[in-house]
Amino acid sequence: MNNKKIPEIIIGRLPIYLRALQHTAENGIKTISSQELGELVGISAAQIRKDISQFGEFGKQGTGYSIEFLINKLCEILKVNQTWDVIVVGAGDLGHALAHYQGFKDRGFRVVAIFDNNKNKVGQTIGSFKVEDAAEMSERIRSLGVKIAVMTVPASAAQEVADVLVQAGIRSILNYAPVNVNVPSYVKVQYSDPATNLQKMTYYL
Amino acid sequence: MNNKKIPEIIIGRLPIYLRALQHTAENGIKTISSQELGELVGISAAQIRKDISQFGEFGKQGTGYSIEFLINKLCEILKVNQTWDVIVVGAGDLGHALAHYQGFKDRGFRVVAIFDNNKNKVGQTIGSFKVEDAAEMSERIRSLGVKIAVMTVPASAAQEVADVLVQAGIRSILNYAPVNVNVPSYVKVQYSDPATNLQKMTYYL
DNA sequence: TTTTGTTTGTGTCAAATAGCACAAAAATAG
DNA sequence: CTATTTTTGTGCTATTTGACACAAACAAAA
Repeated sequence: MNNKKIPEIIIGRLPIYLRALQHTAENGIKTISSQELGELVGISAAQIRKDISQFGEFGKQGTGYSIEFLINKLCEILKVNQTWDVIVVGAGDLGHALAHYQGFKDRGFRVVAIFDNNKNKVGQTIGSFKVEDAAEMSERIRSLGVKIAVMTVPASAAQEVADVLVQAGIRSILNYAPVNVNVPSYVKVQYSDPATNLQKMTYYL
Repeated sequence: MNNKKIPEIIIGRLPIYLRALQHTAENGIKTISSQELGELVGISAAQIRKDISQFGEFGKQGTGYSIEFLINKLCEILKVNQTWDVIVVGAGDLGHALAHYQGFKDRGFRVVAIFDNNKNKVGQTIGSFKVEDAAEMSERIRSLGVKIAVMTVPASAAQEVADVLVQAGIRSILNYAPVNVNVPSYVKVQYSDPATNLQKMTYYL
């Protein structure tokens, strides 16, 4: 096991491995080689071995990796061997969709509240919860102890919302708004603007 | 202007620059320096200059870049100086949300159809269009000449759907399904699984 | 037991990416 | 007109990332 800092690019690949492993595990397979995993995720076997070896010697020569063991290790490393509470900010269509997205379950996340500043939306029922007033968001985040937020707000509101989130103790933001936000270095932001994602591909058309 | 192949990592940053520039242009500002743009997007000025210079000498010493000019150039490079038709596959919550996502407008994209294989959903109205039968998807893609698809289908269906899309002529896929898909090298896939995006951040909590 | 085959973990090298720094160009000020 | 300031484009260098290849470990077969 290596104690030096792990590059972010490696951390970013671990969820991909984890996803493929969990999928494979459902088919009752017990072990997997770096070669096989590589074919599943489109990454070279050597790359996968090196990535995994940053955290320990989890494989066995001649056999490969125990899928169950590796899943446990990856969950532990990524801290998803627990369920994280998540809030959604912005009760538009995308916010609605993410608020009752079934894919968070079993992947370590659970949406606990959704907020909007539009008084017409506040109080509306979305699945099992009601849209809460954004004005009370900060207090709610603190009392719930939430560390993760999903932002589905207009670009014009994103920075202001991000500031409130950070102030309230949020440490990870998944941002669907089409704008960069400025946050302290201890807060992570993942950008997921649909239009930007499409624009990354049109160059190749 | 450099004629050698542009690395994908640079292409991936261009939409970020474009987005910030368009936002800045709305405030009536005419020129911007690499320094200023860098602060907006959180990327070093040198990096931005080098990225942009791959495509030509668009700036002017002492002044910076004409925002309007640079926007036009970036749109041209990214081929978003036109509107691309897009289809959405999977009429779940996420499919719904993306089908009438307003953010595609003015960014080079327009959703023209949404498909699902669930007979109960087929025929339902979503915004201005009806959910179409996935069985007719291939034919519709061909007759519409669509090159870009957004997939919001269950993991179990993703590979099968991707195969149909590729067969029908789709060249870019924005994939929200939590699974890797295998496509020929001439087809681009961008992954945007919400849970995976969150898992990339929990390591740092 | 011995041999053959498989697969990991990692040292070494190669390639890709990013940072630095500065000449040259343009703008501005004196 | 000259000096100063600003800012680009880029050559050079450093760092990061990825590929290769192989000894060592283990499994399986003979």
